[in-house]
Amino acid sequence: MPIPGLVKLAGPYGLKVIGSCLTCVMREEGIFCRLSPEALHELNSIRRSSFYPQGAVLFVDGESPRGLFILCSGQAKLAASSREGKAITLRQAERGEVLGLSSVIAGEPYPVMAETLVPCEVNFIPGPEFLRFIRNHADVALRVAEHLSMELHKAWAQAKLLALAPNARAKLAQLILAWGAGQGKPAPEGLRVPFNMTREEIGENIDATRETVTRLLSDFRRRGFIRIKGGAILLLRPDCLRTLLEQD
Amino acid sequence: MPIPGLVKLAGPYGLKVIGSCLTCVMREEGIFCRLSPEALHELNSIRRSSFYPQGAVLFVDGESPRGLFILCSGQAKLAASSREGKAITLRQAERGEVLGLSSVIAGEPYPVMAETLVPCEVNFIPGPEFLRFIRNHADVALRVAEHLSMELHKAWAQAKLLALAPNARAKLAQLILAWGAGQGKPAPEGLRVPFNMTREEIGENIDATRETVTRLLSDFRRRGFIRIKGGAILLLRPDCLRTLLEQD
DNA sequence: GGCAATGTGTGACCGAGATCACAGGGGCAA
DNA sequence: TTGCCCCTGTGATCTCGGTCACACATTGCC
Repeated sequence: MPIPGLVKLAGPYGLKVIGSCLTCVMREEGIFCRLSPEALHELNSIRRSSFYPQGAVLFVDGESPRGLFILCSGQAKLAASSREGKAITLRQAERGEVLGLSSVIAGEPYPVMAETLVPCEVNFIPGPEFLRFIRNHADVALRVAEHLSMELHKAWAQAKLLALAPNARAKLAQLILAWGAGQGKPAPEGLRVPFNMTREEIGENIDATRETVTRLLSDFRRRGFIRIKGGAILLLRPDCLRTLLEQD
Repeated sequence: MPIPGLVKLAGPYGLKVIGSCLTCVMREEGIFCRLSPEALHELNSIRRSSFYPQGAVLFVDGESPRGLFILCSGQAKLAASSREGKAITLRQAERGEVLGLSSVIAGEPYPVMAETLVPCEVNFIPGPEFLRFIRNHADVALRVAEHLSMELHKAWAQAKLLALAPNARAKLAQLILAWGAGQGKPAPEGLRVPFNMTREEIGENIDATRETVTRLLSDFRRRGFIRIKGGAILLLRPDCLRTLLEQD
């Protein structure tokens, strides 16, 4: 039986539990984390913490907006799919980001679906309570606007990636370079990026099939631009990848 | 010589001048129009009205965010282009919408460029003044969040249109249906939609070339789905267009 | 009038990438 | 071990739509 008030250290799926917004280590990074003490207290009181395994669906396309989801730890993707089964991922969300925010604000159905990519700790906030919260705290509304601006810019970046790139090779190069810029760590031979997506998932990011992703990655490897070794991808020649972005 | 305080009725480019937020006929529709009287007064004092001809560029991709532009009348497009000259329009903005808002909020360069499609009356608000304004008026921040949510949903819809449609035919059908839903007026034979884009501009909306747009429109016309007569397009069989969305 | 600029229609060709088919190969549980 | 499932690699083929080329219409301007 859990002792009330005591924060457990090991949660489901082997996650380290964060538990409270007040003691969260993420407080520097997350958009909703840097708030005034009162706002943070109120936020902490209306949030409901839960844990999801990999592959859990937080909400689906077309569902009316129950509320929003704060990704305290883990990763998730926002995706859409056509009726014929073609799927595309519109954005990857990292910890600290908020999912479903725009739908709650606009009062419209979620336009995309959200799915966890790894085990995640998620805080759920019901829509009506969040709207009440935001109306009471002017600083929160501005934070919300900032987060939505970031989301909008990422959405446009994705649309530009999809439509403006001359071919699939450029799209894949750009994706890999973005990984490098985002989470790459310097290594003796180049940038090292953790890498655990399947070719199919990569394809859903750049609107290409599994087979072409396979062929292009082999091509990059053959040309010495990258090296792939279980769980990580090594960017040996980011400069060469960059030249692929524009040339046909 | 203009008489001070007297609102002119005919402006440049044959536009009817709106002139003041307080007397604007748009006050029902625009996001920034339904505000408290004090907020509206302050907004009216920091805005600067100007008029642009067709094809004027309000800001370009990569420019640091001087401020935001309220589209009082007219239409504009948000577009991006690659260095090789390929262009794509990401969104059409109608009167009442705000351009550049997300960049001012986020303090990041405009990620797209904005260009007027017809002569427009535009209110410019410098970024710093707008940020001061928004911090003083909690209700405005919420409006901003609502507008950004709308923009985000439209951006995702555009990305889905581009990536999920099985072919160019489906993309064009979807675009035409969207026109019909947005600004179509019932006519004896079907929905009548004003239509003054070139095939090339249509192509930039659906990521296709001028030639394929020509071929597809001819195809739709031959099959009796639409009729095109100078300045308007008549949707004769929207149901048939809808069947094209999914089938290959 | 001529003439340039711009938008449109159409055919011929071709190439990137989707699709289909099949062969490994690694992890995992029974 | 066997079997199953999922991921991966690779060849053969097909097809949509891009590219090129050219004819024609319309408009506006000198």
